[in-house]
Order: sequence, then C-alpha cells, then structure tokens
Amino acid sequence: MRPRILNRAKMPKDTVELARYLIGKLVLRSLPGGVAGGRIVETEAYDVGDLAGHGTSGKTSRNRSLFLDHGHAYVYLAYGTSWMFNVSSETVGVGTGVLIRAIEPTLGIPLMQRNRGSLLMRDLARGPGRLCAALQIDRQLDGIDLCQPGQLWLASGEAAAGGPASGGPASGGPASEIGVSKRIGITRAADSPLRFYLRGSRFVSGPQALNA
DNA sequence: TTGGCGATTGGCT
DNA sequence: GCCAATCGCCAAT
Repeated sequence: MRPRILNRAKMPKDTVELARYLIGKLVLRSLPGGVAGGRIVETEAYDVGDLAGHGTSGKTSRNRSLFLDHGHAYVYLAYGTSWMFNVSSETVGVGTGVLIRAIEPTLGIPLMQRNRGSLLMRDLARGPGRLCAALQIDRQLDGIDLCQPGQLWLASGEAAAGGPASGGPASGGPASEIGVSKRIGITRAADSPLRFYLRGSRFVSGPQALNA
C-alpha cells in the first residue's frame, strides 16, 4: 500500500485523540536527496489548559503555529540545540498540539544517517531532537500544512517496499498495543498520562520504566 | 536590558 | 548518572 497523505477532515481535532491516532502514521520529508521518513512510534499531547503547553499562556511569535487548525507544524528550538516537531491540534485559535518524539526510520535511511552522523538505526530518530536532525526539520518548516504535499507531510500506509519494517514484537501491532505514560523532560504537569508509544518498539525513547 | 530556565543530546565519570 | 552546550523566550528590572 502506497503512503496516503492524511485528510484533515478525517484527522481527530481533540489533542489526546490525535496523539493516539498519530501512532503508526508516517512522517515524510522531501529533501534534495530524496524522500526520508518513517513510522511514528511515540507522541505526547499538550492539551487545553495544560501547564506544560507552550500555547496555554497565550499566542506569541514563537508559538503562533500551535493556534493554527489541526494538522499544521509547530517547530521550535529547545535548549538552543535541538529542534522539536509538533502537530497542531484542535481548531483555529486554540494553542495545543502533539509532540512527535520518535519515529521508526523506514524510508531514505542513508539520508537520515548522513544527517545524523550515525549509522545506528535505533538512534536515527529516537528522541524529538534526533528526529528533527534526521529529517532536517527546523524553523523553515514552522507553520506548514502537514495535510498538503510539500516539504513535510503526514501519511498512512506502509512507508517502504517489503512490508512492515522490523521494529520489535509489537511492530505493526493493533491499536491496543499503544502504551501510555507520563511525559518526558517536563517539570510542570509532570505526572499527567499524556505520552503514547508503540509498545515493544525498540525505536521508542525514554527510560525503560516508562515503556512497559 | 538582563538573567533564569527549558517538551534535549552527547560525551565523560 | 552527571553536566555542559547553546539559543531564545519571557518575566522582571
């Protein structure tokens, strides 16, 4: 099955629903050297009223993309070193989104290896900053429509020829194989169960205790 | 205008 | 496991 771009009308607006929905979907990036990307294996929801959410205290020049209709990219720099890629959620004017924390690389692997300066499959896109480095996601892509063909978009279906990629026991598993935990690396609202991951995937980030 | 701090990562102990 | 790197937001001066 060829990758099929996600339809905004069929994509959940609700932040938590979207975070679950995106597990197993594809992130695809068009680069001069070809198309790279893979299957989303880990997300975090930053919901309405969320004390850890960037949009919760109002729209600013940094976070304005979070206030776009669901399915747009919000990209920002964390710690001065790592880019973070989010999918906006809810309707226009609501500053919420879903952080994409890890993908299982399936397409354009040599490209991603070059971008990361590493050959290790497991480390190519495990963690939000690594993911962005692998796919060359930075401020240039902030605000773009992810439901439209272009430089970066979301899709469903198998990413590469040859069937399901090897991601561990749960690779290609059903929705019931989505695990839930608290979010990683935040101090406010630190205990809310808003992180979702593909159970059993070796491409998921975070400590083992959160990936049971 | 300044200073504290963050949705991280990689290198070193 | 600890910590520096490195940048820009944002609240306080």
